[in-house]
Amino acid sequence: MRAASELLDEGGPDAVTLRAVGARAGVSRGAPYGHFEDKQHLLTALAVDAWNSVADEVEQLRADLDASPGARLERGLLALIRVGRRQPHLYALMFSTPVGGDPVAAAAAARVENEFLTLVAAVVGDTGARRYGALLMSSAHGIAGLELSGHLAKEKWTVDGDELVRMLVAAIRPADHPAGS
Amino acid sequence: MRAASELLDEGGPDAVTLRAVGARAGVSRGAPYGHFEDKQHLLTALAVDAWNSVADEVEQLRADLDASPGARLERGLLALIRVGRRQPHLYALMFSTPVGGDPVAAAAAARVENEFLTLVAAVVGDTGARRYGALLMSSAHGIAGLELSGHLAKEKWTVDGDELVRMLVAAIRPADHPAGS
DNA sequence: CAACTCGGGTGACACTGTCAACTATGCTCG
DNA sequence: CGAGCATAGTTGACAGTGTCACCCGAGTTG
Repeated sequence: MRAASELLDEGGPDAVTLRAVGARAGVSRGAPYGHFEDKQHLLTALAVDAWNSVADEVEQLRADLDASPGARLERGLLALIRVGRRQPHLYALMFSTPVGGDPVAAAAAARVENEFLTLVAAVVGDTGARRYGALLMSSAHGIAGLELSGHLAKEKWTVDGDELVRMLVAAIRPADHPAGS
Repeated sequence: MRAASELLDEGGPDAVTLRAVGARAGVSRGAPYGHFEDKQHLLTALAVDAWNSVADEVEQLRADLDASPGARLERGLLALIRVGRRQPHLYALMFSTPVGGDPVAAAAAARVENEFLTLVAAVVGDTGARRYGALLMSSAHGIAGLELSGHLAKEKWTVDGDELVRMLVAAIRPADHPAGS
C-alpha cells in the first residue's frame, strides 16, 4: 500500500495501476485483491491514511501553546494546503473519494474537521466556531485546489496561498466581526 | 462533443468513453480522432466550453445595474458554485485540466477571472481588487469542492454554501457604512 | 470520367480492472 | 512427525479501454 502511495506521488493517478502497485511490492497485479476488495478501496485506504496524517499533524500543533491561537490556526490551515503542494495527487484523492461511501473514511475526515474546529474556537469562541470553521476549511481547500490547478498565479493576483491564509485568519479574528445574520 | 458533455453529466467521468461518445454521436469509437488529437484534448474542449459559459453568465450579470455591487458579486460567485452543483463532473473537469497545458483553456479561464475582478473591484475598489479577488475565487472554489465531495454537511457546520458566500461578501464589504444596504 | 480530399469504419495492439481456479508456504494440532 | 488448514500469491482468461495504421465510399473539382 505504501507502494501505491509512492506511485501516486511520483507518476500521478494514472501511474497507480494494479500492475505497477504489484511490481513495486514485488508481486503480480492480481495480488492486491487478497487485501483490497477493489481498486477503489485501495485508493480509499490511501486517502484515509492521508486524512489521519493531517489529523495527527493538527492535533500535535494544537498542543503547542507557545504560539498564539491565531498562529496555530494559520499553521493548521497550511498543514492541509501543504499536502496539496507536496503530494498533489494524494490530496486530490482525499477529496475525490466521496465521504459518504466508506464510514472509516468519513471518520478520518471528521477527525481533521474536529481538530480544526477546536483551533477555530480558540480564536472566535465556541458560538461561531462552526460557521467560521466551515468558511476556513472551504477557503483553505479552495486555495490548495487553485494552486494545484495553476489558477493561483502570483503575477495575476499579487498574492500567493500563504498570504491568503494570513488574510483569512486576520479577517476572522474577533476584533471586528459582528454576531451575524 | 455535446454528446460527451451529456455523458459527463449523466454517468460521471467514467461514462465518457470514446465508444460511448461515438455511440451518442452515431459514429464509432475511433471517429473522434478525426476532430481531437487526444481524449484529453476532447475533455479540454468540454472544459473550455464550461469556462466560457461561466464567463458569459458573469458578464451578463455584471451589466445588470439593478442589483448592488455586493449582490452582483454574490451572484457571480454562486454562478461558479452552481456549475459544481448541477454538473459536478464538468466542474471537476474545469479544474482538473491543468491550465498551463492549453493556451486556449488558459484564455477561457482568464475571461472568468477578469470578469470576477471587475465585480470585486466594484465592491472593494481597484487597489485591493486582486487580493480580494483571489480570496473570493479560492473560497468559492473550495465551497464548491467541499460540497461535491460531501464534506460540507449542514448538520456539521450549521451553514451551507450559500450562507458561506454571503459571509464572504459581507466580510469583504468596506466597513465605512456597516448598516448600509 | 479521373483525381483528390476527407470523414468515418475496421481491425489490431497493448493495456486495464476483475475474478475464478490453482499452487506454495507456513502454522497448528493430534 | 504428518495431516489439515488458512493465507498470500500466481496464472490465465474476459470484457473494455485508448490509440493508430489502413481502407472505404461519398463529394467536389478539373
